[in-house]
Amino acid sequence: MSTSKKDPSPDRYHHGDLRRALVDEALVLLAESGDGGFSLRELARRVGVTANASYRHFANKDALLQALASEGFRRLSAAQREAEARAEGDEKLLAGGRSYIRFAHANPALFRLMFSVIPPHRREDELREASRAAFETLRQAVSRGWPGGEPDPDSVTRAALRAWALVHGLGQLLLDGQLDWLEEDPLGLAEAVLADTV
Amino acid sequence: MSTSKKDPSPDRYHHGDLRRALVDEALVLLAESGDGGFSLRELARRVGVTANASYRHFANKDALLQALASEGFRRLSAAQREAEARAEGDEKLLAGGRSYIRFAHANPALFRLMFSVIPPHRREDELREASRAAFETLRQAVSRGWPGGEPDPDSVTRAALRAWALVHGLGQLLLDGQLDWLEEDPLGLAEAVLADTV
DNA sequence: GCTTAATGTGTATGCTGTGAACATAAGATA
DNA sequence: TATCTTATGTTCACAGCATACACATTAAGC
Repeated sequence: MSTSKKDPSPDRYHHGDLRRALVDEALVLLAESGDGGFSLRELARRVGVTANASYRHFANKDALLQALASEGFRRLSAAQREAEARAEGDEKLLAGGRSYIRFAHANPALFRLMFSVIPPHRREDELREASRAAFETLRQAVSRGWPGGEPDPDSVTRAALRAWALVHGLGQLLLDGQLDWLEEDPLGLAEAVLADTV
Repeated sequence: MSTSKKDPSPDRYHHGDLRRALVDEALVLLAESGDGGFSLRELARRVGVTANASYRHFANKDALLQALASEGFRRLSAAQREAEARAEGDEKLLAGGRSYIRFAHANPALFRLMFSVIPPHRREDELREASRAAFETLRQAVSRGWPGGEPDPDSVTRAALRAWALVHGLGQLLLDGQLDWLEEDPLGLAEAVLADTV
Protein backbone atom coordinates (compact mmCIF):
# COMPACT_ATOMS: atom_id res chain seq x y z
CA MET A 1 0.00 0.00 0.00
CA SER A 2 2.81 2.37 0.76
CA THR A 3 4.11 1.76 -2.75
CA SER A 4 1.04 3.33 -4.34
CA LYS A 5 1.76 5.81 -7.10
CA LYS A 6 0.19 8.60 -5.11
CA ASP A 7 2.40 8.00 -2.12
CA PRO A 8 6.00 7.38 -3.16
CA SER A 9 8.31 6.54 -0.29
CA PRO A 10 11.16 9.00 -0.13
CA ASP A 11 14.07 6.69 -0.83
CA ARG A 12 13.19 4.88 -4.00
CA TYR A 13 15.14 4.92 -7.19
CA HIS A 14 12.03 5.65 -9.18
CA HIS A 15 10.15 8.65 -8.01
CA GLY A 16 6.59 7.69 -8.89
CA ASP A 17 5.42 10.78 -10.70
CA LEU A 18 8.44 12.95 -11.22
CA ARG A 19 6.96 14.94 -14.05
CA ARG A 20 4.09 16.15 -11.96
CA ALA A 21 6.38 16.81 -9.00
CA LEU A 22 8.69 18.86 -11.19
CA VAL A 23 5.90 21.03 -12.55
CA ASP A 24 4.35 21.59 -9.14
CA GLU A 25 7.60 22.49 -7.44
CA ALA A 26 8.69 24.57 -10.42
CA LEU A 27 5.67 26.81 -9.97
CA VAL A 28 6.67 27.35 -6.36
CA LEU A 29 10.32 27.93 -7.22
CA LEU A 30 9.36 30.32 -9.97
CA ALA A 31 7.24 32.34 -7.60
CA GLU A 32 10.08 32.47 -5.09
CA SER A 33 13.02 33.24 -7.32
CA GLY A 34 11.51 35.12 -10.25
CA ASP A 35 12.15 33.92 -13.75
CA GLY A 36 15.78 34.98 -13.52
CA GLY A 37 16.85 32.86 -10.58
CA PHE A 38 15.04 29.79 -11.76
CA SER A 39 17.37 26.86 -12.39
CA LEU A 40 16.80 23.22 -13.26
CA ARG A 41 19.43 22.17 -10.78
CA GLU A 42 17.81 23.95 -7.89
CA LEU A 43 14.48 22.47 -8.90
CA ALA A 44 15.95 18.97 -8.99
CA ARG A 45 17.55 19.53 -5.60
CA ARG A 46 14.19 20.46 -4.11
CA VAL A 47 12.42 17.50 -5.59
CA GLY A 48 15.23 15.31 -4.26
CA VAL A 49 16.49 14.02 -7.54
CA THR A 50 19.59 14.36 -9.70
CA ALA A 51 20.08 17.37 -11.93
CA ASN A 52 19.65 15.33 -15.08
CA ALA A 53 16.62 13.33 -14.05
CA SER A 54 14.31 15.99 -15.45
CA TYR A 55 15.64 15.30 -18.93
CA ARG A 56 13.63 12.08 -18.99
CA HIS A 57 10.48 14.20 -18.81
CA PHE A 58 11.39 17.41 -20.56
CA ALA A 59 13.67 17.76 -23.55
CA ASN A 60 15.33 20.77 -21.99
CA LYS A 61 14.72 23.73 -19.72
CA ASP A 62 12.62 25.48 -22.32
CA ALA A 63 10.22 22.56 -22.59
CA LEU A 64 9.66 22.66 -18.84
CA LEU A 65 9.03 26.40 -18.99
CA GLN A 66 6.50 25.81 -21.75
CA ALA A 67 4.63 23.39 -19.51
CA LEU A 68 4.59 26.01 -16.75
CA ALA A 69 3.38 28.71 -19.11
CA SER A 70 0.60 26.46 -20.37
CA GLU A 71 -0.54 25.84 -16.84
CA GLY A 72 -0.46 29.59 -16.30
CA PHE A 73 -2.73 30.27 -19.26
CA ARG A 74 -5.20 27.68 -18.05
CA ARG A 75 -5.30 29.23 -14.61
CA LEU A 76 -5.66 32.74 -16.00
CA SER A 77 -8.59 31.73 -18.21
CA ALA A 78 -10.23 29.92 -15.34
CA ALA A 79 -9.86 32.93 -13.07
CA GLN A 80 -11.40 35.19 -15.70
CA ARG A 81 -14.36 32.91 -16.32
CA GLU A 82 -15.03 32.54 -12.62
CA ALA A 83 -14.87 36.28 -12.05
CA GLU A 84 -17.26 36.91 -14.92
CA ALA A 85 -19.63 34.25 -13.70
CA ARG A 86 -19.77 35.86 -10.26
CA ALA A 87 -20.49 39.35 -11.64
CA GLU A 88 -23.81 40.73 -12.89
CA GLY A 89 -24.63 42.02 -16.37
CA ASP A 90 -22.61 45.07 -17.29
CA GLU A 91 -20.10 44.33 -14.56
CA LYS A 92 -18.93 41.09 -16.14
CA LEU A 93 -16.33 42.53 -18.48
CA LEU A 94 -14.90 44.77 -15.79
CA ALA A 95 -14.73 41.83 -13.39
CA GLY A 96 -12.84 39.83 -15.99
CA GLY A 97 -10.36 42.63 -16.48
CA ARG A 98 -9.88 42.95 -12.77
CA SER A 99 -9.12 39.25 -12.48
CA TYR A 100 -6.50 39.61 -15.23
CA ILE A 101 -4.74 42.35 -13.29
CA ARG A 102 -4.96 40.40 -10.06
CA PHE A 103 -3.50 37.35 -11.70
CA ALA A 104 -0.53 39.38 -12.90
CA HIS A 105 -0.09 40.85 -9.45
CA ALA A 106 -0.30 37.50 -7.71
CA ASN A 107 1.91 35.59 -10.15
CA PRO A 108 4.48 38.02 -11.51
CA ALA A 109 7.11 35.55 -12.65
CA LEU A 110 4.57 33.20 -14.18
CA PHE A 111 2.89 36.08 -15.97
CA ARG A 112 6.19 37.19 -17.43
CA LEU A 113 6.99 33.66 -18.43
CA MET A 114 3.67 33.32 -20.23
CA PHE A 115 3.93 36.51 -22.23
CA SER A 116 7.53 37.60 -22.45
CA VAL A 117 9.94 34.73 -21.96
CA ILE A 118 8.65 32.43 -24.68
CA PRO A 119 7.76 34.33 -27.86
CA PRO A 120 4.70 32.98 -29.69
CA HIS A 121 6.70 31.78 -32.66
CA ARG A 122 8.56 29.38 -30.40
CA ARG A 123 5.50 28.03 -28.66
CA GLU A 124 4.95 24.31 -28.95
CA ASP A 125 1.52 22.75 -29.38
CA GLU A 126 0.34 22.60 -25.78
CA LEU A 127 1.31 26.18 -25.05
CA ARG A 128 -0.02 27.44 -28.36
CA GLU A 129 -3.39 25.93 -27.64
CA ALA A 130 -3.51 27.18 -24.06
CA SER A 131 -2.72 30.75 -25.07
CA ARG A 132 -5.17 30.66 -27.95
CA ALA A 133 -7.90 29.50 -25.60
CA ALA A 134 -7.06 32.32 -23.20
CA PHE A 135 -7.49 34.95 -25.89
CA GLU A 136 -10.74 33.31 -26.91
CA THR A 137 -11.99 33.70 -23.35
CA LEU A 138 -11.31 37.41 -23.56
CA ARG A 139 -12.90 37.73 -26.98
CA GLN A 140 -16.07 36.05 -25.83
CA ALA A 141 -16.35 38.29 -22.81
CA VAL A 142 -16.12 41.33 -25.08
CA SER A 143 -18.59 39.81 -27.51
CA ARG A 144 -21.16 39.09 -24.80
CA GLY A 145 -21.06 42.67 -23.61
CA TRP A 146 -21.66 44.04 -27.10
CA PRO A 147 -24.36 46.74 -27.18
CA GLY A 148 -27.36 45.56 -29.24
CA GLY A 149 -27.54 43.54 -32.41
CA GLU A 150 -25.24 41.01 -33.98
CA PRO A 151 -21.60 42.03 -33.56
CA ASP A 152 -19.23 42.09 -36.51
CA PRO A 153 -16.34 39.66 -35.77
CA ASP A 154 -13.64 42.11 -36.81
CA SER A 155 -15.03 44.81 -34.57
CA VAL A 156 -15.11 42.38 -31.69
CA THR A 157 -11.50 41.39 -32.27
CA ARG A 158 -10.45 45.01 -32.41
CA ALA A 159 -12.34 45.86 -29.23
CA ALA A 160 -10.95 42.78 -27.51
CA LEU A 161 -7.48 43.88 -28.48
CA ARG A 162 -8.06 47.30 -27.00
CA ALA A 163 -9.33 45.80 -23.77
CA TRP A 164 -6.43 43.38 -23.69
CA ALA A 165 -3.86 46.12 -24.24
CA LEU A 166 -5.30 48.10 -21.34
CA VAL A 167 -5.38 45.32 -18.78
CA HIS A 168 -2.09 43.94 -20.01
CA GLY A 169 -0.43 47.33 -19.72
CA LEU A 170 -1.83 47.84 -16.23
CA GLY A 171 -0.79 44.35 -15.21
CA GLN A 172 2.68 44.77 -16.61
CA LEU A 173 3.25 48.15 -14.98
CA LEU A 174 1.95 46.71 -11.74
CA LEU A 175 4.14 43.63 -11.63
CA ASP A 176 7.16 45.58 -12.77
CA GLY A 177 6.64 47.81 -9.77
CA GLN A 178 6.19 50.91 -11.89
CA LEU A 179 3.20 52.03 -9.84
CA ASP A 180 4.86 51.60 -6.46
CA TRP A 181 6.06 55.17 -6.08
CA LEU A 182 2.74 56.72 -7.03
CA GLU A 183 0.45 55.44 -4.32
CA GLU A 184 0.34 53.25 -1.29
CA ASP A 185 -1.74 50.57 -2.95
CA PRO A 186 -0.56 49.87 -6.50
CA LEU A 187 -3.09 47.12 -7.11
CA GLY A 188 -5.94 49.38 -6.03
CA LEU A 189 -4.62 52.13 -8.28
CA ALA A 190 -4.48 49.81 -11.27
CA GLU A 191 -8.02 48.63 -10.65
CA ALA A 192 -9.22 52.21 -10.26
CA VAL A 193 -7.71 53.23 -13.59
CA LEU A 194 -9.35 50.22 -15.18
CA ALA A 195 -12.73 51.11 -13.69
CA ASP A 196 -12.34 54.72 -14.89
CA THR A 197 -11.76 53.59 -18.41
CA VAL A 198 -14.19 50.80 -19.01
CA MET B 1 48.48 63.00 -32.10
CA SER B 2 47.67 59.36 -32.62
CA THR B 3 47.55 59.01 -28.88
CA SER B 4 44.58 61.33 -28.57
CA LYS B 5 41.82 60.08 -26.35
CA LYS B 6 39.40 60.04 -29.24
CA ASP B 7 41.58 57.80 -31.36
CA PRO B 8 43.04 54.96 -29.34
CA SER B 9 45.41 52.75 -31.30
CA PRO B 10 44.23 49.17 -31.24
CA ASP B 11 47.08 47.57 -29.32
CA ARG B 12 47.44 49.62 -26.18
CA TYR B 13 47.21 48.32 -22.71
CA HIS B 14 44.88 51.13 -21.77
CA HIS B 15 41.87 51.40 -23.94
CA GLY B 16 41.25 55.12 -23.80
CA ASP B 17 37.58 55.23 -23.02
CA LEU B 18 36.55 51.72 -22.18
CA ARG B 19 33.47 52.72 -20.26
CA ARG B 20 31.97 54.49 -23.24
CA ALA B 21 33.01 51.68 -25.57
CA LEU B 22 31.36 49.13 -23.29
CA VAL B 23 28.09 51.01 -23.16
CA ASP B 24 27.99 51.60 -26.91
CA GLU B 25 28.79 48.04 -27.84
CA ALA B 26 26.47 46.72 -25.13
CA LEU B 27 23.54 48.47 -26.78
CA VAL B 28 24.42 46.73 -30.04
CA LEU B 29 24.91 43.38 -28.39
CA LEU B 30 21.67 43.76 -26.48
CA ALA B 31 19.78 44.45 -29.69
CA GLU B 32 21.34 41.40 -31.32
CA SER B 33 21.04 38.84 -28.58
CA GLY B 34 18.03 39.93 -26.57
CA ASP B 35 18.36 40.44 -22.86
CA GLY B 36 18.71 36.71 -22.31
CA GLY B 37 21.80 36.11 -24.42
CA PHE B 38 23.60 39.15 -23.17
CA SER B 39 26.86 38.32 -21.41
CA LEU B 40 29.68 40.42 -20.04
CA ARG B 41 32.22 38.04 -21.54
CA GLU B 42 30.86 38.32 -25.04
CA LEU B 43 30.76 42.08 -24.63
CA ALA B 44 34.39 42.17 -23.49
CA ARG B 45 35.38 39.92 -26.39
CA ARG B 46 33.80 42.33 -28.85
CA VAL B 47 35.44 45.36 -27.34
CA GLY B 48 38.72 43.48 -27.44
CA VAL B 49 39.41 43.39 -23.76
CA THR B 50 39.58 40.84 -20.97
CA ALA B 51 36.42 39.58 -19.35
CA ASN B 52 37.26 41.31 -16.08
CA ALA B 53 38.23 44.68 -17.48
CA SER B 54 34.66 45.92 -17.24
CA TYR B 55 34.77 45.55 -13.47
CA ARG B 56 36.98 48.65 -13.33
CA HIS B 57 34.06 50.66 -14.72
CA PHE B 58 30.99 48.86 -13.43
CA ALA B 59 30.65 47.18 -10.07
CA ASN B 60 28.92 44.21 -11.70
CA LYS B 61 26.71 43.21 -14.58
CA ASP B 62 23.70 44.86 -13.02
CA ALA B 63 25.43 48.23 -12.83
CA LEU B 64 26.19 48.06 -16.55
CA LEU B 65 22.59 47.16 -17.28
CA GLN B 66 21.46 50.16 -15.24
CA ALA B 67 23.60 52.42 -17.41
CA LEU B 68 22.01 50.92 -20.52
CA ALA B 69 18.51 51.33 -19.14
CA SER B 70 19.23 54.96 -18.25
CA GLU B 71 20.37 55.62 -21.79
CA GLY B 72 17.19 53.95 -22.99
CA PHE B 73 14.96 56.24 -20.93
CA ARG B 74 16.78 59.29 -22.24
CA ARG B 75 16.30 58.15 -25.81
CA LEU B 76 12.65 57.32 -25.25
CA SER B 77 11.93 60.74 -23.77
CA ALA B 78 13.78 62.45 -26.59
CA ALA B 79 11.82 60.50 -29.20
CA GLN B 80 8.53 61.46 -27.56
CA ARG B 81 9.40 65.13 -27.33
CA GLU B 82 10.51 65.24 -30.93
CA ALA B 83 7.37 63.49 -32.13
CA GLU B 84 5.19 65.88 -30.18
CA ALA B 85 7.09 68.88 -31.48
CA ARG B 86 6.55 67.76 -35.06
CA ALA B 87 2.79 67.25 -34.61
CA GLU B 88 0.07 69.90 -34.56
CA GLY B 89 -2.35 70.74 -31.73
CA ASP B 90 -4.63 67.86 -30.87
CA GLU B 91 -2.36 65.42 -32.66
CA LYS B 92 0.53 65.95 -30.25
CA LEU B 93 -0.49 63.44 -27.61
CA LEU B 94 -1.28 60.78 -30.19
CA ALA B 95 2.06 61.36 -31.86
CA GLY B 96 3.81 60.95 -28.53
CA GLY B 97 2.02 57.67 -27.92
CA ARG B 98 2.90 56.46 -31.36
CA SER B 99 6.57 57.19 -30.74
CA TYR B 100 6.39 55.18 -27.52
CA ILE B 101 5.07 52.16 -29.37
CA ARG B 102 7.63 52.56 -32.11
CA PHE B 103 10.42 52.76 -29.60
CA ALA B 104 9.30 49.49 -28.05
CA HIS B 105 9.08 47.90 -31.46
CA ALA B 106 12.50 49.13 -32.56
CA ASN B 107 14.30 48.33 -29.29
CA PRO B 108 12.63 45.29 -27.77
CA ALA B 109 15.46 44.12 -25.54
CA LEU B 110 16.26 47.61 -24.33
CA PHE B 111 12.60 48.29 -23.62
CA ARG B 112 12.34 45.12 -21.56
CA LEU B 113 15.52 46.00 -19.75
CA MET B 114 14.18 49.44 -18.88
CA PHE B 115 10.85 48.28 -17.51
CA SER B 116 11.05 44.66 -16.53
CA VAL B 117 14.60 43.56 -15.81
CA ILE B 118 15.47 46.10 -13.14
CA PRO B 119 12.59 46.67 -10.73
CA PRO B 120 12.23 50.28 -9.58
CA HIS B 121 13.17 49.51 -5.99
CA ARG B 122 16.60 48.38 -7.18
CA ARG B 123 17.23 51.37 -9.40
CA GLU B 124 20.30 53.41 -8.59
CA ASP B 125 20.38 57.19 -8.81
CA GLU B 126 21.11 57.67 -12.50
CA LEU B 127 18.42 55.25 -13.60
CA ARG B 128 15.92 56.51 -11.06
CA GLU B 129 16.32 60.05 -12.37
CA ALA B 130 16.14 59.03 -16.03
CA SER B 131 12.92 57.06 -15.54
CA ARG B 132 11.38 59.83 -13.44
CA ALA B 133 12.14 62.31 -16.20
CA ALA B 134 10.54 60.01 -18.76
CA PHE B 135 7.29 59.84 -16.84
CA GLU B 136 7.38 63.60 -16.44
CA THR B 137 7.58 63.94 -20.21
CA LEU B 138 4.42 61.89 -20.52
CA ARG B 139 2.66 63.79 -17.77
CA GLN B 140 3.41 67.13 -19.40
CA ALA B 141 2.10 65.94 -22.75
CA VAL B 142 -1.16 64.94 -21.12
CA SER B 143 -1.32 68.20 -19.20
CA ARG B 144 -0.81 70.29 -22.33
CA GLY B 145 -3.67 68.56 -24.07
CA TRP B 146 -6.04 69.19 -21.18
CA PRO B 147 -9.41 70.54 -22.36
CA GLY B 148 -10.01 74.05 -20.99
CA GLY B 149 -9.12 75.61 -17.66
CA GLU B 150 -6.50 74.85 -15.07
CA PRO B 151 -6.02 71.08 -14.68
CA ASP B 152 -6.05 69.46 -11.27
CA PRO B 153 -2.66 67.72 -10.74
CA ASP B 154 -4.21 64.49 -9.50
CA SER B 155 -6.51 64.25 -12.50
CA VAL B 156 -3.55 64.77 -14.79
CA THR B 157 -1.58 62.04 -13.09
CA ARG B 158 -4.51 59.67 -13.33
CA ALA B 159 -5.04 60.45 -17.01
CA ALA B 160 -1.34 60.12 -17.69
CA LEU B 161 -1.40 56.75 -16.05
CA ARG B 162 -4.28 55.63 -18.23
CA ALA B 163 -2.47 56.78 -21.35
CA TRP B 164 0.72 55.13 -20.19
CA ALA B 165 -1.01 51.82 -19.49
CA LEU B 166 -2.49 51.80 -22.96
CA VAL B 167 0.68 52.52 -24.91
CA HIS B 168 2.71 50.34 -22.60
CA GLY B 169 0.32 47.46 -23.06
CA LEU B 170 0.35 47.85 -26.81
CA GLY B 171 4.12 48.14 -26.86
CA GLN B 172 4.54 45.11 -24.68
CA LEU B 173 2.15 42.94 -26.67
CA LEU B 174 3.87 44.10 -29.82
CA LEU B 175 7.43 43.35 -28.78
CA ASP B 176 6.40 40.06 -27.22
CA GLY B 177 5.04 39.08 -30.61
CA GLN B 178 1.50 38.64 -29.29
CA LEU B 179 0.03 40.50 -32.24
CA ASP B 180 1.90 38.57 -34.91
CA TRP B 181 -0.79 36.01 -35.60
CA LEU B 182 -3.59 38.55 -35.88
CA GLU B 183 -2.48 40.64 -38.83
CA GLU B 184 0.27 41.05 -41.32
CA ASP B 185 1.52 44.29 -39.84
CA PRO B 186 1.59 44.15 -36.03
CA LEU B 187 3.03 47.64 -35.63
CA GLY B 188 0.31 49.08 -37.84
CA LEU B 189 -2.31 47.23 -35.85
CA ALA B 190 -0.99 48.56 -32.57
CA GLU B 191 -0.99 52.11 -33.91
CA ALA B 192 -4.51 51.68 -35.24
CA VAL B 193 -5.81 50.53 -31.88
CA LEU B 194 -4.10 53.49 -30.28
CA ALA B 195 -5.66 55.91 -32.76
CA ASP B 196 -9.11 54.32 -32.18
CA THR B 197 -8.85 54.87 -28.49
CA VAL B 198 -7.33 58.29 -28.04
C1' DG C 1 62.57 60.47 -12.16
C1' DC C 2 59.95 58.50 -8.59
C1' DT C 3 55.64 57.57 -6.39
C1' DT C 4 50.95 56.61 -6.59
C1' DA C 5 46.58 55.84 -8.43
C1' DA C 6 43.99 54.09 -12.38
C1' DT C 7 43.25 50.49 -15.39
C1' DG C 8 43.72 45.98 -17.75
C1' DT C 9 45.30 40.79 -17.24
C1' DG C 10 45.61 35.96 -15.33
C1' DT C 11 43.99 32.59 -12.59
C1' DA C 12 40.53 30.43 -9.94
C1' DT C 13 35.84 29.21 -7.95
C1' DG C 14 31.30 27.78 -8.05
C1' DC C 15 27.27 28.16 -10.53
C1' DT C 16 24.56 26.91 -14.82
C1' DG C 17 22.48 23.77 -18.94
C1' DT C 18 23.13 19.65 -21.09
C1' DG C 19 25.33 15.37 -23.60
C1' DA C 20 26.70 10.35 -23.07
C1' DA C 21 27.34 6.18 -20.74
C1' DC C 22 25.66 3.57 -17.16
C1' DA C 23 22.53 1.53 -13.33
C1' DT C 24 18.28 0.21 -11.67
C1' DA C 25 13.52 -0.76 -11.52
C1' DA C 26 9.04 -2.20 -13.60
C1' DG C 27 6.50 -4.79 -16.93
C1' DA C 28 5.90 -8.11 -20.53
C1' DT C 29 6.68 -12.51 -22.30
C1' DA C 30 7.87 -17.23 -22.11
C1' DT D 1 9.53 -18.18 -12.19
C1' DA D 2 13.38 -16.63 -15.39
C1' DT D 3 14.59 -13.60 -18.99
C1' DC D 4 14.15 -9.71 -22.09
C1' DT D 5 12.74 -4.85 -22.81
C1' DT D 6 11.69 -0.36 -21.77
C1' DA D 7 11.30 3.57 -18.64
C1' DT D 8 13.51 6.16 -15.47
C1' DG D 9 17.43 7.92 -12.40
C1' DT D 10 22.51 8.50 -11.70
C1' DT D 11 27.39 9.62 -12.76
C1' DC D 12 30.72 11.83 -15.10
C1' DA D 13 32.07 15.35 -18.18
C1' DC D 14 32.25 19.80 -20.54
C1' DA D 15 31.77 24.53 -21.84
C1' DG D 16 29.99 29.08 -20.65
C1' DC D 17 28.75 32.24 -17.16
C1' DA D 18 29.55 36.07 -13.15
C1' DT D 19 32.86 37.37 -10.30
C1' DA D 20 36.73 37.52 -6.57
C1' DC D 21 41.75 38.18 -5.94
C1' DA D 22 46.46 38.90 -6.97
C1' DC D 23 49.31 40.86 -10.33
C1' DA D 24 51.13 43.83 -14.40
C1' DT D 25 51.17 47.91 -16.85
C1' DT D 26 50.41 52.57 -17.71
C1' DA D 27 49.42 57.48 -16.80
C1' DA D 28 49.64 61.57 -13.68
C1' DG D 29 51.43 64.41 -10.07
C1' DC D 30 55.21 65.85 -7.42
